[in-house]
Amino acid sequence: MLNPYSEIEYMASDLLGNANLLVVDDDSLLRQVLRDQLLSHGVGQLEEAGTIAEARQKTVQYLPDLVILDVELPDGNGFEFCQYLRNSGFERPIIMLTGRGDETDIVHGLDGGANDYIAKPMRIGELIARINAQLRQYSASDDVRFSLSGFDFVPADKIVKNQSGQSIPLTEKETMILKKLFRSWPDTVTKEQLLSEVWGYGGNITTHTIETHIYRLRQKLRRLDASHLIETIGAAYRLNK
Amino acid sequence: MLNPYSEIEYMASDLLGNANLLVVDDDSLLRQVLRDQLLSHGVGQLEEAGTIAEARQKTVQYLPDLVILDVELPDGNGFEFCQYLRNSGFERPIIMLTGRGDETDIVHGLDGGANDYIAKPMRIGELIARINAQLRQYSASDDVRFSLSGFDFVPADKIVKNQSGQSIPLTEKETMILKKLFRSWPDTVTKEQLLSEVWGYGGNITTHTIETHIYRLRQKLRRLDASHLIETIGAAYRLNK
DNA sequence: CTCTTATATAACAGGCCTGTGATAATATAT
DNA sequence: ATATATTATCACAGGCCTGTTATATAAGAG
Repeated sequence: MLNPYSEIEYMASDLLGNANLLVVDDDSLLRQVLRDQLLSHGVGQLEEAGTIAEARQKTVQYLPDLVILDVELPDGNGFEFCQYLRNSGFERPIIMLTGRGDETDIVHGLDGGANDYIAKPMRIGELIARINAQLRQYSASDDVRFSLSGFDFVPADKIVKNQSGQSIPLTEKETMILKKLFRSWPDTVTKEQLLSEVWGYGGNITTHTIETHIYRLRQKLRRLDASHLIETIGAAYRLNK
Repeated sequence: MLNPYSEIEYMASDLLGNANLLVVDDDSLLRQVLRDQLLSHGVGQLEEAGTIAEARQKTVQYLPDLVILDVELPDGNGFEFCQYLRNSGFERPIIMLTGRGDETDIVHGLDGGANDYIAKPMRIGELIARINAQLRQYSASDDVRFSLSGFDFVPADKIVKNQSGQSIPLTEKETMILKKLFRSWPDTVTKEQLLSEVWGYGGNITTHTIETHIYRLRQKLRRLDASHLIETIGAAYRLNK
Protein backbone atom coordinates (compact mmCIF):
# COMPACT_ATOMS: atom_id res chain seq x y z
CA MET A 1 0.00 0.00 0.00
CA LEU A 2 1.09 3.51 -0.68
CA ASN A 3 0.21 4.64 2.77
CA PRO A 4 -0.77 1.93 5.18
CA TYR A 5 -1.80 4.39 7.84
CA SER A 6 -4.60 6.21 6.11
CA GLU A 7 -7.68 4.06 5.93
CA ILE A 8 -10.19 6.28 4.28
CA GLU A 9 -13.81 5.37 4.34
CA TYR A 10 -15.80 6.33 1.33
CA MET A 11 -18.97 5.65 3.17
CA ALA A 12 -22.03 7.78 3.37
CA SER A 13 -21.17 10.25 6.15
CA ASP A 14 -24.37 11.85 5.03
CA LEU A 15 -23.01 14.67 2.92
CA LEU A 16 -26.25 14.88 0.99
CA GLY A 17 -28.42 15.18 4.05
CA ASN A 18 -26.52 18.18 5.29
CA ALA A 19 -26.36 19.84 1.91
CA ASN A 20 -28.32 22.84 0.77
CA LEU A 21 -28.69 22.77 -3.00
CA LEU A 22 -29.75 25.45 -5.45
CA VAL A 23 -31.39 24.32 -8.68
CA VAL A 24 -31.42 26.92 -11.45
CA ASP A 25 -33.61 26.03 -14.41
CA ASP A 26 -36.43 27.85 -16.18
CA ASP A 27 -38.40 24.64 -16.76
CA SER A 28 -40.62 24.55 -13.71
CA LEU A 29 -41.73 21.01 -14.51
CA LEU A 30 -38.14 19.79 -14.49
CA ARG A 31 -37.55 21.66 -11.25
CA GLN A 32 -40.52 19.89 -9.73
CA VAL A 33 -39.19 16.50 -10.81
CA LEU A 34 -35.73 17.31 -9.52
CA ARG A 35 -37.08 18.54 -6.23
CA ASP A 36 -39.07 15.37 -5.67
CA GLN A 37 -36.26 13.09 -6.71
CA LEU A 38 -33.48 14.87 -4.86
CA LEU A 39 -35.40 15.24 -1.63
CA SER A 40 -36.44 11.60 -1.74
CA HIS A 41 -32.82 10.67 -2.25
CA GLY A 42 -31.88 12.39 0.95
CA VAL A 43 -30.90 15.90 -0.03
CA GLY A 44 -31.21 18.07 3.03
CA GLN A 45 -32.51 21.34 1.69
CA LEU A 46 -33.27 22.65 -1.75
CA GLU A 47 -33.83 26.10 -3.20
CA GLU A 48 -35.01 26.87 -6.72
CA ALA A 49 -34.55 29.66 -9.20
CA GLY A 50 -36.02 30.13 -12.66
CA THR A 51 -33.93 33.06 -13.79
CA ILE A 52 -30.39 34.29 -13.36
CA ALA A 53 -31.62 37.30 -11.44
CA GLU A 54 -33.42 35.02 -9.03
CA ALA A 55 -30.43 32.70 -8.84
CA ARG A 56 -28.12 35.57 -8.01
CA GLN A 57 -30.35 36.67 -5.18
CA LYS A 58 -30.77 33.17 -3.77
CA THR A 59 -27.07 32.44 -3.96
CA VAL A 60 -26.39 35.39 -1.71
CA GLN A 61 -29.33 34.64 0.54
CA TYR A 62 -28.79 30.92 1.06
CA LEU A 63 -25.14 30.40 0.13
CA PRO A 64 -25.88 26.91 -1.21
CA ASP A 65 -23.37 24.10 -0.87
CA LEU A 66 -23.78 23.19 -4.52
CA VAL A 67 -25.45 24.75 -7.54
CA ILE A 68 -27.13 22.83 -10.34
CA LEU A 69 -27.20 25.25 -13.23
CA ASP A 70 -28.99 25.03 -16.55
CA VAL A 71 -27.26 26.65 -19.50
CA GLU A 72 -30.24 28.21 -21.23
CA LEU A 73 -32.09 30.68 -19.09
CA PRO A 74 -34.53 33.45 -20.03
CA ASP A 75 -32.34 36.34 -18.90
CA GLY A 76 -28.89 35.12 -19.90
CA ASN A 77 -26.88 31.96 -20.17
CA GLY A 78 -25.48 29.71 -17.49
CA PHE A 79 -21.88 29.98 -18.65
CA GLU A 80 -21.77 33.65 -17.85
CA PHE A 81 -23.52 33.23 -14.55
CA CYS A 82 -21.06 30.50 -13.63
CA GLN A 83 -18.14 32.77 -14.32
CA TYR A 84 -19.85 35.59 -12.49
CA LEU A 85 -20.18 33.36 -9.44
CA ARG A 86 -16.53 32.38 -9.61
CA ASN A 87 -15.42 35.98 -9.94
CA SER A 88 -17.59 36.78 -6.94
CA GLY A 89 -15.63 34.37 -4.83
CA PHE A 90 -18.10 31.51 -4.94
CA GLU A 91 -15.93 28.42 -4.66
CA ARG A 92 -18.48 25.70 -4.15
CA PRO A 93 -19.31 23.04 -6.71
CA ILE A 94 -21.31 23.99 -9.77
CA ILE A 95 -22.80 21.26 -11.93
CA MET A 96 -23.96 22.47 -15.31
CA LEU A 97 -26.98 20.98 -16.97
CA THR A 98 -27.88 21.27 -20.61
CA GLY A 99 -29.94 19.93 -23.43
CA ARG A 100 -26.99 20.24 -25.74
CA GLY A 101 -24.30 17.63 -25.26
CA ASP A 102 -21.91 19.37 -27.66
CA GLU A 103 -18.30 18.89 -26.85
CA THR A 104 -17.80 22.63 -27.30
CA ASP A 105 -20.36 23.32 -24.62
CA ILE A 106 -18.84 20.86 -22.19
CA VAL A 107 -15.37 22.29 -22.67
CA HIS A 108 -16.80 25.78 -22.41
CA GLY A 109 -18.60 24.98 -19.21
CA LEU A 110 -15.76 23.18 -17.49
CA ASP A 111 -13.14 25.72 -18.54
CA GLY A 112 -15.46 28.45 -17.31
CA GLY A 113 -15.27 27.15 -13.78
CA ALA A 114 -17.95 24.48 -13.63
CA ASN A 115 -17.00 21.35 -11.75
CA ASP A 116 -19.08 18.94 -13.74
CA TYR A 117 -21.32 18.95 -16.76
CA ILE A 118 -24.27 16.67 -17.42
CA ALA A 119 -26.33 16.45 -20.59
CA LYS A 120 -30.13 16.27 -20.41
CA PRO A 121 -31.98 14.09 -20.13
CA MET A 122 -29.95 13.06 -17.13
CA ARG A 123 -30.46 9.99 -15.03
CA ILE A 124 -31.29 10.80 -11.47
CA GLY A 125 -28.97 8.17 -10.03
CA GLU A 126 -26.03 9.53 -11.96
CA LEU A 127 -26.91 13.06 -10.92
CA ILE A 128 -27.01 12.03 -7.27
CA ALA A 129 -23.69 10.23 -7.60
CA ARG A 130 -22.09 13.24 -9.25
CA ILE A 131 -23.51 15.56 -6.61
CA ASN A 132 -22.08 13.29 -3.94
CA ALA A 133 -18.71 13.17 -5.67
CA GLN A 134 -18.59 16.96 -5.84
CA LEU A 135 -19.60 17.41 -2.22
CA ARG A 136 -16.98 14.89 -1.17
CA GLN A 137 -14.28 16.72 -3.07
CA TYR A 138 -15.36 20.08 -1.78
CA SER A 139 -15.31 18.82 1.78
CA ALA A 140 -11.60 18.10 1.30
CA SER A 141 -10.85 21.46 -0.27
CA ASP A 142 -9.05 24.45 1.09
CA ASP A 143 -11.99 26.75 1.36
CA VAL A 144 -14.58 24.46 2.85
CA ARG A 145 -16.94 25.99 5.39
CA PHE A 146 -18.93 24.11 7.96
CA SER A 147 -22.22 25.02 9.55
CA LEU A 148 -24.07 23.39 12.38
CA SER A 149 -27.19 24.75 14.03
CA GLY A 150 -26.28 28.31 13.21
CA PHE A 151 -22.57 28.19 13.94
CA ASP A 152 -20.15 28.73 11.08
CA PHE A 153 -16.64 27.38 11.06
CA VAL A 154 -14.15 28.55 8.45
CA PRO A 155 -10.96 26.51 8.70
CA ALA A 156 -9.07 28.67 6.22
CA ASP A 157 -9.68 31.75 8.35
CA LYS A 158 -9.43 29.85 11.61
CA ILE A 159 -12.57 31.34 13.06
CA VAL A 160 -15.96 30.28 14.36
CA LYS A 161 -18.98 32.56 14.07
CA ASN A 162 -22.40 32.52 15.58
CA GLN A 163 -25.61 33.91 14.19
CA SER A 164 -25.16 37.24 15.93
CA GLY A 165 -22.07 37.76 13.84
CA GLN A 166 -19.66 37.34 16.74
CA SER A 167 -16.53 35.55 15.67
CA ILE A 168 -13.67 34.10 17.65
CA PRO A 169 -10.22 33.25 16.35
CA LEU A 170 -8.92 29.73 16.78
CA THR A 171 -5.38 28.48 17.06
CA GLU A 172 -3.87 26.02 14.63
CA LYS A 173 -4.51 22.99 16.79
CA GLU A 174 -8.00 24.07 17.70
CA THR A 175 -8.79 24.48 14.01
CA MET A 176 -7.49 21.01 13.16
CA ILE A 177 -9.44 19.40 15.97
CA LEU A 178 -12.63 21.18 15.04
CA LYS A 179 -12.15 20.30 11.39
CA LYS A 180 -11.89 16.65 12.29
CA LEU A 181 -14.97 16.89 14.44
CA PHE A 182 -17.00 18.57 11.71
CA ARG A 183 -15.85 16.15 9.06
CA SER A 184 -16.78 13.22 11.22
CA TRP A 185 -20.15 14.55 12.19
CA PRO A 186 -22.52 13.02 13.20
CA ASP A 187 -20.06 10.33 14.27
CA THR A 188 -17.90 10.50 17.33
CA VAL A 189 -14.14 11.00 17.21
CA THR A 190 -11.94 9.14 19.64
CA LYS A 191 -8.91 10.73 21.20
CA GLU A 192 -6.73 8.23 19.37
CA GLN A 193 -8.20 9.41 16.10
CA LEU A 194 -7.41 12.99 17.01
CA LEU A 195 -3.93 11.96 18.04
CA SER A 196 -3.14 10.40 14.68
CA GLU A 197 -5.00 12.95 12.60
CA VAL A 198 -3.86 16.15 14.24
CA TRP A 199 -0.48 15.21 15.66
CA GLY A 200 0.52 12.35 13.39
CA TYR A 201 2.97 9.67 14.25
CA GLY A 202 5.75 11.87 15.50
CA GLY A 203 3.62 13.37 18.23
CA ASN A 204 4.89 12.31 21.65
CA ILE A 205 1.67 13.38 23.19
CA THR A 206 -0.66 11.93 25.75
CA THR A 207 -4.41 12.01 25.44
CA HIS A 208 -4.41 14.48 28.29
CA THR A 209 -3.12 17.14 25.92
CA ILE A 210 -6.20 16.61 23.80
CA GLU A 211 -8.44 17.05 26.81
CA THR A 212 -6.81 20.38 27.44
CA HIS A 213 -7.32 21.49 23.87
CA ILE A 214 -10.96 20.46 24.01
CA TYR A 215 -11.29 22.45 27.19
CA ARG A 216 -9.89 25.53 25.50
CA LEU A 217 -12.16 25.05 22.52
CA ARG A 218 -15.16 24.79 24.80
CA GLN A 219 -14.12 27.96 26.55
CA LYS A 220 -14.08 29.84 23.28
CA LEU A 221 -17.35 28.28 22.17
CA ARG A 222 -18.98 29.31 25.42
CA ARG A 223 -18.28 32.92 24.48
CA LEU A 224 -20.42 32.28 21.41
CA ASP A 225 -23.17 30.63 23.45
CA ALA A 226 -22.23 27.32 21.91
CA SER A 227 -21.03 25.55 24.99
CA HIS A 228 -23.18 22.57 24.09
CA LEU A 229 -21.47 22.09 20.72
CA ILE A 230 -18.79 19.65 21.82
CA GLU A 231 -20.07 16.76 23.86
CA THR A 232 -18.17 13.92 25.47
CA ILE A 233 -19.21 10.41 24.52
CA GLY A 234 -17.17 7.97 26.54
CA ALA A 235 -13.59 8.32 25.43
CA ALA A 236 -14.58 10.29 22.35
CA TYR A 237 -16.00 13.65 21.35
CA ARG A 238 -18.81 14.57 19.04
CA LEU A 239 -20.47 17.68 17.70
CA ASN A 240 -23.93 18.20 19.06
CA LYS A 241 -26.60 19.76 16.89
CA MET B 1 -20.85 40.39 -5.83
CA LEU B 2 -20.55 37.91 -3.05
CA ASN B 3 -16.98 38.77 -2.44
CA PRO B 4 -15.67 41.74 -4.38
CA TYR B 5 -12.12 41.13 -3.24
CA SER B 6 -11.42 37.73 -4.67
CA GLU B 7 -10.89 37.97 -8.39
CA ILE B 8 -10.14 34.44 -9.40
CA GLU B 9 -8.66 33.79 -12.76
CA TYR B 10 -9.78 30.61 -14.42
CA MET B 11 -7.02 30.98 -16.94
CA ALA B 12 -4.56 28.40 -18.11
CA SER B 13 -1.83 28.51 -15.43
CA ASP B 14 -0.58 25.46 -17.26
CA LEU B 15 -1.84 22.75 -14.96
CA LEU B 16 -1.74 20.24 -17.79
CA GLY B 17 1.82 20.99 -18.73
CA ASN B 18 3.04 20.27 -15.24
CA ALA B 19 0.94 17.16 -14.80
CA ASN B 20 2.09 13.59 -14.83
CA LEU B 21 -0.74 11.32 -15.91
CA LEU B 22 -1.15 7.58 -15.67
CA VAL B 23 -3.35 5.88 -18.27
CA VAL B 24 -4.55 2.41 -17.32
CA ASP B 25 -6.18 0.49 -20.17
CA ASP B 26 -5.55 -2.91 -21.68
CA ASP B 27 -6.29 -1.69 -25.19
CA SER B 28 -2.84 -0.71 -26.42
CA LEU B 29 -4.28 0.96 -29.49
CA LEU B 30 -6.45 3.21 -27.35
CA ARG B 31 -3.46 3.95 -25.15
CA GLN B 32 -1.53 4.98 -28.24
CA VAL B 33 -4.30 7.30 -29.37
CA LEU B 34 -4.62 8.79 -25.91
CA ARG B 35 -0.89 9.26 -25.63
CA ASP B 36 -0.72 11.13 -28.94
CA GLN B 37 -3.76 13.24 -28.21
CA LEU B 38 -2.94 14.09 -24.63
CA LEU B 39 0.67 14.95 -25.30
CA SER B 40 -0.29 17.10 -28.27
CA HIS B 41 -2.80 18.88 -26.03
CA GLY B 42 -0.03 19.86 -23.69
CA VAL B 43 0.07 17.13 -21.07
CA GLY B 44 3.46 17.21 -19.45
CA GLN B 45 4.26 13.59 -18.83
CA LEU B 46 2.39 10.36 -19.34
CA GLU B 47 2.83 6.82 -18.07
CA GLU B 48 0.90 3.79 -19.26
CA ALA B 49 -0.23 0.50 -17.77
CA GLY B 50 -2.10 -2.38 -19.33
CA THR B 51 -2.88 -4.33 -16.20
CA ILE B 52 -3.76 -3.61 -12.61
CA ALA B 53 -0.49 -5.13 -11.45
CA GLU B 54 1.39 -2.79 -13.71
CA ALA B 55 -0.78 0.13 -12.66
CA ARG B 56 -0.12 -0.58 -9.01
CA GLN B 57 3.60 -0.59 -9.57
CA LYS B 58 3.59 2.60 -11.66
CA THR B 59 1.38 4.42 -9.19
CA VAL B 60 3.96 3.87 -6.50
CA GLN B 61 6.89 4.57 -8.81
CA TYR B 62 5.63 7.76 -10.43
CA LEU B 63 2.93 9.00 -8.03
CA PRO B 64 0.92 10.45 -10.92
CA ASP B 65 -1.07 13.65 -10.52
CA LEU B 66 -4.12 12.04 -12.08
CA VAL B 67 -5.13 8.52 -13.10
CA ILE B 68 -7.26 7.64 -16.10
CA LEU B 69 -8.61 4.21 -15.33
CA ASP B 70 -10.44 1.76 -17.52
CA VAL B 71 -13.01 -0.44 -15.80
CA GLU B 72 -12.36 -3.70 -17.58
CA LEU B 73 -8.84 -4.96 -17.18
CA PRO B 74 -7.36 -8.44 -17.69
CA ASP B 75 -6.44 -9.03 -14.06
CA GLY B 76 -9.33 -7.41 -12.24
CA ASN B 77 -11.72 -4.51 -12.54
CA GLY B 78 -11.11 -0.82 -12.22
CA PHE B 79 -13.64 -0.28 -9.44
CA GLU B 80 -11.69 -2.42 -7.05
CA PHE B 81 -8.38 -0.88 -8.04
CA CYS B 82 -9.88 2.56 -7.50
CA GLN B 83 -10.95 1.65 -3.99
CA TYR B 84 -7.60 0.01 -3.34
CA LEU B 85 -5.89 3.25 -4.30
CA ARG B 86 -8.14 5.27 -2.03
CA ASN B 87 -7.56 2.93 0.87
CA SER B 88 -3.85 3.22 0.24
CA GLY B 89 -4.02 6.94 0.79
CA PHE B 90 -4.01 7.98 -2.86
CA GLU B 91 -6.00 11.21 -2.86
CA ARG B 92 -5.40 12.47 -6.35
CA PRO B 93 -8.04 12.60 -9.08
CA ILE B 94 -9.14 9.37 -10.72
CA ILE B 95 -11.18 9.52 -13.91
CA MET B 96 -12.84 6.26 -14.77
CA LEU B 97 -13.29 5.20 -18.36
CA THR B 98 -15.63 2.55 -19.62
CA GLY B 99 -17.39 1.12 -22.60
CA ARG B 100 -20.52 0.69 -20.57
CA GLY B 101 -22.42 3.85 -19.87
CA ASP B 102 -24.78 2.13 -17.44
CA GLU B 103 -26.05 4.31 -14.70
CA THR B 104 -25.21 1.55 -12.24
CA ASP B 105 -21.60 1.64 -13.32
CA ILE B 106 -21.36 5.38 -13.07
CA VAL B 107 -22.85 5.39 -9.60
CA HIS B 108 -20.64 2.49 -8.60
CA GLY B 109 -17.52 4.23 -9.88
CA LEU B 110 -18.24 7.60 -8.34
CA ASP B 111 -19.33 6.19 -5.01
CA GLY B 112 -16.21 4.04 -5.00
CA GLY B 113 -14.01 7.08 -4.90
CA ALA B 114 -13.62 8.06 -8.55
CA ASN B 115 -13.77 11.78 -9.23
CA ASP B 116 -15.28 11.57 -12.68
CA TYR B 117 -16.60 8.97 -15.02
CA ILE B 118 -16.59 9.10 -18.82
CA ALA B 119 -18.18 6.64 -21.20
CA LYS B 120 -16.31 5.42 -24.26
CA PRO B 121 -16.03 6.42 -26.95
CA MET B 122 -15.01 9.68 -25.33
CA ARG B 123 -14.30 12.90 -27.08
CA ILE B 124 -10.77 14.04 -26.57
CA GLY B 125 -11.73 17.68 -26.00
CA GLU B 126 -14.14 16.70 -23.27
CA LEU B 127 -11.56 14.44 -21.70
CA ILE B 128 -9.00 17.25 -21.66
CA ALA B 129 -11.55 19.62 -20.16
CA ARG B 130 -12.45 17.12 -17.46
CA ILE B 131 -8.81 16.42 -16.70
CA ASN B 132 -8.26 20.14 -16.38
CA ALA B 133 -11.27 20.53 -14.12
CA GLN B 134 -10.01 17.75 -11.87
CA LEU B 135 -6.49 19.13 -11.68
CA ARG B 136 -7.88 22.54 -10.89
CA GLN B 137 -9.95 21.17 -8.05
CA TYR B 138 -7.12 19.10 -6.71
CA SER B 139 -4.80 22.08 -6.73
CA ALA B 140 -7.21 23.74 -4.30
CA SER B 141 -7.49 20.71 -2.08
CA ASP B 142 -6.15 20.07 1.35
CA ASP B 143 -3.64 17.42 0.46
CA VAL B 144 -2.07 18.93 -2.62
CA ARG B 145 1.66 18.40 -3.04
CA PHE B 146 3.97 20.44 -5.18
CA SER B 147 7.18 19.42 -6.88
CA LEU B 148 9.72 21.52 -8.71
CA SER B 149 13.06 20.28 -10.00
CA GLY B 150 13.30 17.63 -7.34
CA PHE B 151 12.01 19.61 -4.39
CA ASP B 152 8.80 18.51 -2.76
CA PHE B 153 6.54 20.82 -0.83
CA VAL B 154 3.71 19.44 1.28
CA PRO B 155 1.56 22.30 2.60
CA ALA B 156 -0.49 20.05 4.87
CA ASP B 157 2.65 18.87 6.65
CA LYS B 158 4.37 22.24 6.36
CA ILE B 159 7.61 20.79 5.09
CA VAL B 160 9.90 20.97 2.09
CA LYS B 161 12.01 18.00 1.04
CA ASN B 162 14.86 17.57 -1.35
CA GLN B 163 15.87 14.49 -3.31
CA SER B 164 18.27 13.33 -0.61
CA GLY B 165 15.30 12.97 1.68
CA GLN B 166 16.23 15.89 3.90
CA SER B 167 13.19 17.77 5.05
CA ILE B 168 12.80 21.08 6.81
CA PRO B 169 9.76 22.29 8.72
CA LEU B 170 8.13 25.53 7.74
CA THR B 171 6.15 27.99 9.80
CA GLU B 172 2.57 28.90 9.02
CA LYS B 173 3.44 32.07 7.15
CA GLU B 174 6.27 30.44 5.25
CA THR B 175 3.92 27.70 4.15
CA MET B 176 1.32 30.16 2.93
CA ILE B 177 3.88 32.18 1.02
CA LEU B 178 5.38 29.11 -0.59
CA LYS B 179 1.95 27.81 -1.48
CA LYS B 180 1.14 31.02 -3.26
CA LEU B 181 4.46 30.89 -5.09
CA PHE B 182 3.93 27.31 -6.22
CA ARG B 183 0.37 27.95 -7.29
CA SER B 184 1.41 30.93 -9.33
CA TRP B 185 4.36 29.23 -10.95
CA PRO B 186 5.72 29.96 -13.50
CA ASP B 187 4.38 33.46 -12.98
CA THR B 188 5.80 36.00 -10.60
CA VAL B 189 4.03 37.04 -7.40
CA THR B 190 4.18 40.65 -6.32
CA LYS B 191 4.49 41.62 -2.70
CA GLU B 192 1.07 43.17 -2.87
CA GLN B 193 -0.36 39.84 -3.96
CA LEU B 194 1.32 38.14 -1.02
CA LEU B 195 0.02 40.84 1.29
CA SER B 196 -3.58 40.31 0.29
CA GLU B 197 -3.35 36.55 -0.06
CA VAL B 198 -1.43 35.69 3.10
CA TRP B 199 -2.34 38.51 5.45
CA GLY B 200 -5.68 39.61 4.06
CA TYR B 201 -7.16 43.00 4.53
CA GLY B 202 -6.75 43.25 8.25
CA GLY B 203 -2.99 42.96 8.04
CA ASN B 204 -1.32 46.19 9.06
CA ILE B 205 1.88 45.06 7.50
CA THR B 206 4.47 46.69 5.32
CA THR B 207 6.05 44.96 2.36
CA HIS B 208 9.25 44.83 4.33
CA THR B 209 7.80 42.11 6.51
CA ILE B 210 7.42 40.01 3.40
CA GLU B 211 11.06 40.57 2.54
CA THR B 212 12.00 39.22 5.93
CA HIS B 213 9.86 36.15 5.47
CA ILE B 214 11.36 35.52 2.06
CA TYR B 215 14.75 35.85 3.66
CA ARG B 216 13.90 33.23 6.23
CA LEU B 217 12.49 30.93 3.58
CA ARG B 218 15.68 31.27 1.55
CA GLN B 219 17.72 30.46 4.61
CA LYS B 220 15.85 27.22 5.10
CA LEU B 221 15.97 26.39 1.41
CA ARG B 222 19.71 26.92 1.41
CA ARG B 223 20.01 24.09 3.90
CA LEU B 224 18.40 21.90 1.24
CA ASP B 225 20.74 23.20 -1.47
CA ALA B 226 17.79 25.00 -3.00
CA SER B 227 18.97 28.55 -2.53
CA HIS B 228 18.20 29.27 -6.15
CA LEU B 229 14.53 28.32 -5.77
CA ILE B 230 13.15 31.76 -4.93
CA GLU B 231 14.32 34.48 -7.26
CA THR B 232 13.60 38.18 -7.13
CA ILE B 233 12.06 39.74 -10.24
CA GLY B 234 11.75 43.46 -9.66
CA ALA B 235 9.23 43.95 -6.90
CA ALA B 236 8.04 40.36 -7.14
CA TYR B 237 9.19 36.83 -6.42
CA ARG B 238 9.11 33.73 -8.53
CA LEU B 239 10.02 30.09 -8.24
CA ASN B 240 12.98 29.13 -10.36
CA LYS B 241 13.16 25.71 -11.95
C1' DC C 1 29.91 58.75 -10.77
C1' DT C 2 26.85 60.05 -7.02
C1' DC C 3 22.73 60.06 -4.87
C1' DT C 4 18.62 57.75 -3.95
C1' DT C 5 15.78 53.92 -3.41
C1' DA C 6 14.89 49.13 -2.97
C1' DT C 7 16.19 44.76 -1.24
C1' DA C 8 18.89 41.51 1.80
C1' DT C 9 20.66 40.28 6.14
C1' DA C 10 20.79 40.20 11.06
C1' DA C 11 19.43 40.73 15.78
C1' DC C 12 15.58 41.84 19.13
C1' DA C 13 11.59 41.38 21.92
C1' DG C 14 6.82 40.82 22.82
C1' DG C 15 3.29 37.63 22.48
C1' DC C 16 0.90 33.74 21.53
C1' DC C 17 0.78 28.71 21.27
C1' DT C 18 1.22 24.51 23.37
C1' DG C 19 2.36 20.67 26.34
C1' DT C 20 2.59 19.50 31.14
C1' DG C 21 1.86 19.37 36.12
C1' DA C 22 -1.58 19.78 39.72
C1' DT C 23 -6.08 19.58 41.53
C1' DA C 24 -11.10 19.20 41.34
C1' DA C 25 -15.09 17.02 39.51
C1' DT C 26 -17.29 13.26 37.42
C1' DA C 27 -17.93 8.69 35.88
C1' DT C 28 -17.27 3.69 36.36
C1' DA C 29 -16.47 -0.49 38.69
C1' DT C 30 -16.48 -3.67 42.49
C1' DA D 1 -20.74 3.02 49.24
C1' DT D 2 -16.05 3.10 48.43
C1' DA D 3 -12.34 2.91 45.54
C1' DT D 4 -10.46 3.64 41.11
C1' DA D 5 -10.12 5.57 36.76
C1' DT D 6 -11.34 9.01 33.63
C1' DT D 7 -12.29 13.64 32.40
C1' DA D 8 -12.48 18.78 33.33
C1' DT D 9 -10.41 22.87 34.90
C1' DC D 10 -6.70 25.95 35.80
C1' DA D 11 -2.02 27.81 36.14
C1' DC D 12 2.67 27.78 34.48
C1' DA D 13 6.66 28.19 31.57
C1' DG D 14 9.48 27.31 27.74
C1' DG D 15 9.69 27.99 23.02
C1' DC D 16 8.63 29.28 18.66
C1' DC D 17 6.56 32.70 15.54
C1' DT D 18 6.43 37.12 13.83
C1' DG D 19 6.68 42.08 13.09
C1' DT D 20 9.91 45.62 13.75
C1' DT D 21 14.22 48.18 14.02
C1' DA D 22 18.87 48.62 12.36
C1' DT D 23 22.50 48.09 9.14
C1' DA D 24 24.61 46.41 4.86
C1' DT D 25 24.37 45.47 0.15
C1' DA D 26 22.59 45.98 -4.38
C1' DA D 27 20.07 48.28 -7.91
C1' DG D 28 18.60 52.25 -10.39
C1' DA D 29 18.15 57.25 -11.61
C1' DG D 30 19.97 61.50 -13.19
